Amino acid sequence: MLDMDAEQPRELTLADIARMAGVGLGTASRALSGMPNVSPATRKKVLDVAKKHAYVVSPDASRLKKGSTGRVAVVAPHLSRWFFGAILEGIESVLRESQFDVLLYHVGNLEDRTSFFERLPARRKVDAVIVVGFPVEEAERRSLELMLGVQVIAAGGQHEVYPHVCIDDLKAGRQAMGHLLGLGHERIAMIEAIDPDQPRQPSGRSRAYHVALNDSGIKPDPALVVTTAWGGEQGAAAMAQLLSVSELPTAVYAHSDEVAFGAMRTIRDAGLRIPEDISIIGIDDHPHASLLHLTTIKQDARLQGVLAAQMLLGILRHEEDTAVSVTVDTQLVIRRTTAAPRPS
Amino acid sequence: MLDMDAEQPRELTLADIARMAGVGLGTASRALSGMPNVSPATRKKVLDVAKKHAYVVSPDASRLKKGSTGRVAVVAPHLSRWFFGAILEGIESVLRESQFDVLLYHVGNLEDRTSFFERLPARRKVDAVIVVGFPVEEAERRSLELMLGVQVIAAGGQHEVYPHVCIDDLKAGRQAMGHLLGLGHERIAMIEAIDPDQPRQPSGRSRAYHVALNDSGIKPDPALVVTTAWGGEQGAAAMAQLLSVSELPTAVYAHSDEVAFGAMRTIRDAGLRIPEDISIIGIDDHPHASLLHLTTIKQDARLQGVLAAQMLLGILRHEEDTAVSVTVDTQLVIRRTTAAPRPS
DNA sequence: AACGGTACTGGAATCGTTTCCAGTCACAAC
DNA sequence: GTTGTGACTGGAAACGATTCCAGTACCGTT
Repeated sequence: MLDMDAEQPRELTLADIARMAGVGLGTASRALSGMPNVSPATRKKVLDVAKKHAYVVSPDASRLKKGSTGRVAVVAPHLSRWFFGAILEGIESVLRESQFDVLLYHVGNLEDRTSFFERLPARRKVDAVIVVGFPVEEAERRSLELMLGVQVIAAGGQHEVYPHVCIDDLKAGRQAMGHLLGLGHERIAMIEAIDPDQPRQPSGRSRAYHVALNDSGIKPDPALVVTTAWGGEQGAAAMAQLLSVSELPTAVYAHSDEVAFGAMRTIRDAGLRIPEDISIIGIDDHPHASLLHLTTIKQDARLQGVLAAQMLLGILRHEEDTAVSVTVDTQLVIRRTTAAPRPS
Repeated sequence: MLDMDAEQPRELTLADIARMAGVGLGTASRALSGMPNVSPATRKKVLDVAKKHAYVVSPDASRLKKGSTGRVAVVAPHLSRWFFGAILEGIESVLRESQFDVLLYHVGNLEDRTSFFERLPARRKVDAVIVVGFPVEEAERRSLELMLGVQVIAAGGQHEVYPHVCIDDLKAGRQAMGHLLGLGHERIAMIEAIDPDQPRQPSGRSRAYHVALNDSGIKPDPALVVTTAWGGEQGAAAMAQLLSVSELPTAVYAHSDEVAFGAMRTIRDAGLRIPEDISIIGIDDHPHASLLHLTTIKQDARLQGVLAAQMLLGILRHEEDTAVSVTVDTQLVIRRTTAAPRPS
């Protein structure tokens, strides 16, 4: 009886390499992993054989024995939005350079999120978890503790418990409000963005609004604050609501550029001009902000990812001098959507 | 001598569970992995103990024995751009549901890309590779073959060799051109986008331009075609070049919405109106397109990711009826940036 | 020539699973 | 009371690496 199945080519094992190089298993392992106590000649022999057959060690076997996984889980609530993508790019680039693999977990809605923390799909698969852009709740923290020996850090979101890299939201908001107030605006609206799938947190960007108004002795008008989900269309709808108040605002402070983009459409569709009739400012410096001449508070998302990953490496390597709380600066970028209010 | 180190809590092993449940190793394994031939009572006992101690099997050990990794590598040239992020979301959601882990590899520039294909960091770590949004060259294909038994598929980019999910670029381009031609435009410019880090491929979106003009009996003017990198600022610069030709185009066909956004800024900054002086159309239906009232050809990026992942699952499960070439439809979305040319 | 030391080397034991194989047990059939 | 059957079970042998331990060979000393 002929066997019909062609012999499936098999990945080589360390034993194969050792045999072909005419050395023992231990020696082959040491030669390949760069340990001392291998004579140069032997090492070369092993490396040559390995290279010739394009051999690489089986990471799973290696990790089973060694204990550490060489992987990091990155958990993010959005992937298609600039801020998250940029952070992810930053994280990935430094981890890849250090030979870590990135396991991606998207927790878009509440259901995803609950399931992630309940089932912990990354359990026993990673050395660390980087949480991108959302606060981890108390119950979720306890759940994460089941992942023994796993470091947790946060990127792009303030966090009291875990090491983190973020911007100072309060400061960014004050920069924005300061700019508007400095131009002479007094009737300033805020489009407050929240994540509807997440527990309501008092955000620094919102606090900045109230603090700034208060510092300027301006009495806040509740009708000028509308709350909506992040996103352009949401911003547009929120702006429509703002345009329905009896006395229009002369300026709008939006929690993010994308929200501001939407608001800009509504303003212009209503026949009003920017900045002559209404000024508007965002936060982010999204790549499209410059295309729309939007004045904004710039934050470097990629950098936050890079710094977070570097922080993580420092922690994993037990480097004593690793900072565990890094704040990335933000800058006011003045373009053409803000100007002094018209003299009334 | 007291030992100073606190006993580090250890992950439980299957042996621990088996002992605590009072069963043998094999039985515990069978009970946990849902195999038959375990009495209901025994199974319950094991599962209860496992749940009580929050035990999960070590994936690395399990995979070492079983052979399959349960992981898929996703390779993408950009993460912070909408199209790639959306595809990634789609891929991740279906893979996660099927208990696959996603290993993310970002190959931003040529150097990253070369290094990825030379060093194959995903080697022996995944069951499949999904290439997102770029064509794989011949040499790279050969390199991928070193990953024995690994399925390769492509998402969001046409591909002759691997199973793939994509839109029909030629058709999308013709839809765009058809719209402009139908409005009566004859002097149509094209902003052709390419990836400077990648080998020049004749793109369907470009071919559509020439074919459409030819079909309409319009003689193409080489001065009306400019080539640039993808991106808003690049689109803006390209448009500036187009505005410098002696006889202005009455319409612009941009290879993508982001490029169109940039072009729109340039047009308006030059004091021209859209669509009265110049019409413009893009491709993508980027979330911001509606905010800018941009007429465009809509493609569903997330869907492409979903379909690609489903295709991959079908292939991995050896389902006979798995399609290996899926084309996702595109639709013309008319907004306010296109209109008939002014009567001259 | 015996000895100690250095510099390598080979192989066994191990990591935590899965899977296979040889039982064990209860029960029905003869 | 055997015997056969089927349902379950326990434990050994993998999987492919790393690491430890016990050698071996060779060198320079005495």
